Amino acid sequence: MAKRPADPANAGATAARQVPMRDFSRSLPMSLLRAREAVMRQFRPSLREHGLTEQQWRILRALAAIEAAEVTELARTAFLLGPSLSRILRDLEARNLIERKTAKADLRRSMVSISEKGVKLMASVAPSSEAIYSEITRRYGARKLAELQDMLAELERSLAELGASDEAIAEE
Amino acid sequence: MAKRPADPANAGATAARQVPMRDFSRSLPMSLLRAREAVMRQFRPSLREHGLTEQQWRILRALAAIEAAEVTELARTAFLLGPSLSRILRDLEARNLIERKTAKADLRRSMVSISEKGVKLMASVAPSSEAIYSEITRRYGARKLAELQDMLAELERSLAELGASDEAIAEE
DNA sequence: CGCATTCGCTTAACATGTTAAGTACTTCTC
DNA sequence: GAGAAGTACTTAACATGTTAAGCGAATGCG
Repeated sequence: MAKRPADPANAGATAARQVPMRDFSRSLPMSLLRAREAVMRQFRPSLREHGLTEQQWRILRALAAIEAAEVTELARTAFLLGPSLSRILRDLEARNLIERKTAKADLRRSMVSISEKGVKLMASVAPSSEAIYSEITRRYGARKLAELQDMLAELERSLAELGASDEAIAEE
Repeated sequence: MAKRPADPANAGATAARQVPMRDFSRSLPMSLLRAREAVMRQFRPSLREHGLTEQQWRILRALAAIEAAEVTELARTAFLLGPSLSRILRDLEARNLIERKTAKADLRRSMVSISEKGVKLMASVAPSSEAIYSEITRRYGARKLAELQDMLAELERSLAELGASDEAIAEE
């Protein structure tokens, strides 16, 4: 047990029982985390069977949809940070699932595209992946799912302009 | 089941444009990931200023609310896997933010509690954290936020019974 | 042209996510 | 009451998240 300071105004452990900060399990980040985990738990086994991690799968999907892209663009699409993407691309390239070639106009940029082998791998994973998604949709309800996505999108929008660093350093 | 089996010869990057899987950015895992990131982006700077990571903060909050807990219980509450928690507790203990003592009844178990110093640290972080949460609530709308949480909770429930294990029987 | 600055990407370093294996202790069973 | 089986936690190993620094290639400007 923590011996606690007799200062209730501090919202320390003492106050925690009586005036808990928002119930921990109801905090928005936790709700989102748990929901996402519940969803991903469905997909991971299938991906794993095909030797793919969640992030690798995201990258392949993104590439299949846009044909070819620069690394930065791909990072934005697959929602990965540069360093993570850099590592994963190295591995995917070693496995011949993607191809890279530097742009002629700008030697800093490299264009990434999915390979023949990558396409085949995707084709082998997609059915199971779609089936899982369908089952999720069926259980939760298609309409409700769409509504949820809308609400999540609006949440993003609501927070978009709130500075990414501490306090708005308005950058225009 | 495959709604539309992809023809490898035809499902290359080119075909992907005509028959994309669900628009990537609208997939549920991506929506949840982006929404959560949008939220956490607000909190991270403040936590970082106090030398805490998101997970460490989760643990402290959980401990403050329940006084003392076994490691396994704490893992469930803070939604962390055992190995992650084990490492973090080691670090938090080294920083004297938590205390550990093995239970007398069962020497395998150890009871974890927040320390005096941990309580003070929480007290110094909480105001800013609450302020951020309030701002998020204000922007998004309290009612809408509650509704979102409910929908997320139901999503969890919907998927709860879907096996976390098998699902991959297609192997023979 | 010369050169500081910016840009695109990678590497580095550390913390966590994830799965598997290990360790120490408990309980069950005969 | 000794071994088998289970439990609580930790370690290990690898992949990713996250921030900072590095590097080569453009770009801006004198």
